[in-house]
Amino acid sequence: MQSSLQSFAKPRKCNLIKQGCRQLNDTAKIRNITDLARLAGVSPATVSRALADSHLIAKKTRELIQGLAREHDFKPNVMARNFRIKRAGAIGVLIPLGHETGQHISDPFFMTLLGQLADALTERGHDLLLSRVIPTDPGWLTSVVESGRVDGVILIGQSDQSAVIDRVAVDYLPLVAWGAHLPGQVHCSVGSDNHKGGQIATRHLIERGVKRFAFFGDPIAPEIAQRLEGCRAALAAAGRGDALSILPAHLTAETAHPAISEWLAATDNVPDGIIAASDIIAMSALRALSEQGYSVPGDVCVVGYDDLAFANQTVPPLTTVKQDLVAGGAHLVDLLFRRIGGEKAGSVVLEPRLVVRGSS
Amino acid sequence: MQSSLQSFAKPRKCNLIKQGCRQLNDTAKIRNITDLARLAGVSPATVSRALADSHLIAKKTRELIQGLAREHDFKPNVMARNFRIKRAGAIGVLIPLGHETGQHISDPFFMTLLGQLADALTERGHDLLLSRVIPTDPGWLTSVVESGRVDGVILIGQSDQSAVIDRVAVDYLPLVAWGAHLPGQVHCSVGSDNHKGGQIATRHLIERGVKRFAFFGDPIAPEIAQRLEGCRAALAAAGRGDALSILPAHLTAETAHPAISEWLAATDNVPDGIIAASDIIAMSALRALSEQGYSVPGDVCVVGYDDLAFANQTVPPLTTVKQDLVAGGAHLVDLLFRRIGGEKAGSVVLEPRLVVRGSS
DNA sequence: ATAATTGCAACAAACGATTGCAAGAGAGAC
DNA sequence: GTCTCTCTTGCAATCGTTTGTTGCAATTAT
Repeated sequence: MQSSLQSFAKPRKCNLIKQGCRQLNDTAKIRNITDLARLAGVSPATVSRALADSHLIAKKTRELIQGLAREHDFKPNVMARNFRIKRAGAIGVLIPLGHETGQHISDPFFMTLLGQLADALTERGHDLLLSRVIPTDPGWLTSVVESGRVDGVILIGQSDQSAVIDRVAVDYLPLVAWGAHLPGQVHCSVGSDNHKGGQIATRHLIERGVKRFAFFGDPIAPEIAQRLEGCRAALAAAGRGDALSILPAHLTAETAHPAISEWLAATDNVPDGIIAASDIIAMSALRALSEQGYSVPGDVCVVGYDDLAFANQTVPPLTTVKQDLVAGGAHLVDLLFRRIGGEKAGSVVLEPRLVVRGSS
Repeated sequence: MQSSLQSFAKPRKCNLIKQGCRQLNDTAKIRNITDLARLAGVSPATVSRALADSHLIAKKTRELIQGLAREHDFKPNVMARNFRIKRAGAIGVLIPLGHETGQHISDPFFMTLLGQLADALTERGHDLLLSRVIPTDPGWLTSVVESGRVDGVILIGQSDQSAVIDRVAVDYLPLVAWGAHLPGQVHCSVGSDNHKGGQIATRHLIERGVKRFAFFGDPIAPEIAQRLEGCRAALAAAGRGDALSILPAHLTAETAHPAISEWLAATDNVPDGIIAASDIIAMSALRALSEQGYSVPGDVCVVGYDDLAFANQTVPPLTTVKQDLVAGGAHLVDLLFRRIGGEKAGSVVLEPRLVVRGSS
């Protein structure tokens, strides 16, 4: 019936419209490009090109087809397109923190960065495929990379997996990580200068007249280790290298407070200045100190790290080292797409900035 | 060349292994099931079935092929599979909050729920496609639903879009939302009993001897409106219907504190009991009160809503109405998959629970 | 020995788009 | 009136799987 209609039609253009209204009933749902082609009286190839706004197709025809598509609100099947084109249309965002390390994903830090990434990726026409991964499984990274479901991967934090990441990064370009930049690392990373961050936090406390320093945070994560190093460097420079004690526990929102309380109670020479490896830890410290009768900043000064949204909502508001997550997110996405494009773009180190508030 | 090799081969089985070692060089990368089929000396169809562990294939053959696949660590192309099968293998998780409403996505509430969802979905073999959506664009929901990139949609919060959601839900089954259950609503939702939550928070304050009540939160969101209603109901039941004032602002982590400070300063009869629509708001209230010289709970009692991880980290720790997000996330995913299966599963209302801490 | 049954594997047709190539129409030049 | 040359469009192959149908051995029943 289709062919009979076309057989008597005079060639092209002039009959497009006539056919358009006649073919089947207009109420029939347009499910694919072929249906639309039939409706418009052209070939599927033409529809494909017309919807892509290709100059190979006459403007008149293009507009006719686009109009028809709009009218029937038809959108070409994304999966088929991606399959043919060999692109996934999505970027994997991995948070390498397992169940057993606590509810770490609820950390507002991740959410803040995630929001930025969601926006930046959408802007580039990509979806965000979120995965929590448990780094204990050795194939956690390759399984995502080789799944073919993503065009690239953004890691939020390297955890203690820098070696694994490097191994993958050797022959998988579109991979960037938030976190520390380690000397000799293969993979591309974006993060603040943790060493410097630790330094400026410590120098600030030195200026405030602090005598006994404490660092709260687990140096197994490279960024934390670097902050601790910066802290040590600042103390050494001030000739106070011996004045630092460390609480090297892995501190999450849930575990930080009891750990800190206990530590404070067990320590006979309580510090008068605390450098926390994150705002979450700092916040717990504020509370533990208040509970044990210390005043902040009277008895103890506290400096956090991150400058999350809640940092100026604590009592007292938290002095902290700000990481610019907005810029960070933008850089991550920018680098990733440059690498998807084949460019071997390098790491970015952001400048940390001290934000002085009431806790010091 | 392939056919010439096969032409002299004696039928089946006996020659599988011989061929396997001969065909091409073993180092050649296996890119698809056809490559693997050639290597194993069988047809692509057999490989497909073997990898799916179909009983149509002899156990021997299956094991041979699976072994070969493992050896060359070959995994069938997910995109092609999904395309053929007509499933996306991903669930869209939408957070209907725009840029202009502030950095709301950084709300720890979302992250907590998101973590649960990520786990539950992964467990069911699906990915999580995260999207922030700006509800001002009228097609925000249909565009995702009809994109074909997701098998279902989970909305985190209905915002003020209940009508839009209902319209889509009429003929799109696999859609569930976190939030309020409104009378007569079409779409399927999971949320706590907000009315009851508001009630128990208020009753608690009444028991604490509060005389002048205030509610902080914007009732434009249905769940907040229900909490406010519950609050009113409790007051009316106690014969104190006139004792409530309201700060109906849309309060985010950033905007809450200034708004509350201003309100407190401008109110001549400051309340001695505050019901906050979220923990975030409650936290800001704690700080604003402390700054203006009120003691909590001495002068003013504060009750929050959600019981997020940080609620017991505030100073003083926050009394709040707990929403069980772990159960909530599990329900969302469970309902969604039942609906994907065609079942017309209904809404779930969770029981809220008062957690009494230091702020009241 | 022949016929009926079962068990395995191959063939080929989808799924819905994109794209290189070829071919037809119309314009302009000779 | 024929020959180019450009501008549009159609044809058909292709991406990598899955799956209904068919066909060939091997097994069992007659």
